[in-house]
Amino acid sequence: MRNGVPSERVQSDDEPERPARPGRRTLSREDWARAALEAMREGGLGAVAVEPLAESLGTTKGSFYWHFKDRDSLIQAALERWVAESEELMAAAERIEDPVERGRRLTEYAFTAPSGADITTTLLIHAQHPVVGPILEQVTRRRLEFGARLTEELGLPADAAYRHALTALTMTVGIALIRRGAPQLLPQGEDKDAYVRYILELLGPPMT
Amino acid sequence: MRNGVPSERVQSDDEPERPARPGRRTLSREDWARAALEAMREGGLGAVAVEPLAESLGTTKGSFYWHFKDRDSLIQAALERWVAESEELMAAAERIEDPVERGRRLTEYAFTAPSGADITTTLLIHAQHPVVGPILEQVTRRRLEFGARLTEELGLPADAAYRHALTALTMTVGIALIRRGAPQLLPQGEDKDAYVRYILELLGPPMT
DNA sequence: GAGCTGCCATACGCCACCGTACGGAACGTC
DNA sequence: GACGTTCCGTACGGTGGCGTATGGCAGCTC
Repeated sequence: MRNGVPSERVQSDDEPERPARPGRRTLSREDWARAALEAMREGGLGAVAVEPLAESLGTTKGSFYWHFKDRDSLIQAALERWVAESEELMAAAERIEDPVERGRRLTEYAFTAPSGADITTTLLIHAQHPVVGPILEQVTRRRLEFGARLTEELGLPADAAYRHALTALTMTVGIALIRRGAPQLLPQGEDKDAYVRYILELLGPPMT
Repeated sequence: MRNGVPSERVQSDDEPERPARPGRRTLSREDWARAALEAMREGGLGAVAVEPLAESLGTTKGSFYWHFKDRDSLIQAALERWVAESEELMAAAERIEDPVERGRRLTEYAFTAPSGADITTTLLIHAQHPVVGPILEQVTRRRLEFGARLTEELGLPADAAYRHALTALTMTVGIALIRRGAPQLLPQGEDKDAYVRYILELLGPPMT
């Protein structure tokens, strides 16, 4: 029965997770969400387009509109995956005992991770989008609180800790944007290592 | 005589500059470029669209394609205005004698100027565009060299000065992006002043 | 093996925008 | 007052994307 309003079939959790076998016959909602998130990493929100995605998945719009109500709900699903990833990252960081080492590792990761590893920058660009905006704010708030809490463990008062976390976020976002748009301007090779050390020193042991 | 290839009528400099009188009958190439730059400040590169711009100028595409070959050449013209603005800004900074005061003023401006005052962030987002990329790189290089030179006058060696200038750029870009996308996360009111002072301290007297 | 259901293919209408073709008004020039 | 030039209005075709409508196949069920 084809119901005119596709009612956005919600995937039950006990549905068998389909392995990525190339000869598979049908796609799942998660396949689409994964592909959308991937496209977003590489080409921004504009790359989350139904028809091109369908083509890259070797299927057609018919599949998409079976699993999703519209493009926005695909974006939503992709971002929910991202939220989960973000939570996992923080949980992993939590497992590092020494707060100093923790801060160092986080900073280093932020400035050496492959471009597109985190889409915060991309999302900030499209923060006006009704789906993107709220999720972005939620995630960013949690990260800032997380960062501020880590910094407080280093002995800073709350307001300074928040400023420090905000500065780290700002630098991360700025670097990511420059790396995307004008990587020639950033130090390469040996200079890059020196630059990362410099950043670590700038953000690392906050005295203020 | 309508020449099929409009040959991109180049405006001679002695052409009388048209005042912004509302009852004017014809638009100039500069009117279009101005409007395009303005649209870019507010809505990014995507807002530089011929038909909407025509509407906001109270005219039609007929006018546009008289003055310009295509959309890209409009973007080019708008960005050339921006290059000139950037040069003026640096020249104005040059006129401040005291290098310390100069750095302070520049930093303060970067973090308090109205959102959209500088479109570097917007352009970084669209750096893949064949017209945007080269101009952006040119301007940014000049700014970094300028910043590095100023910092050298404060007594830093060349490599440290470049790192410092790059950090300032990164922070500027990052703050601008966050201000556009999630201004709630940035300190407001009194906290904002404290934050600006904090940034000034972070970037201000470079000791490294 | 008929039917039912889940999933997909295809064709369509719609919209926003780009660029072109061409007609025509306004204005100066002789 | 005819004529040329400058500038604009408008209609058109093309492209790329969204969302809908509808048909159909494959696999299961009985």
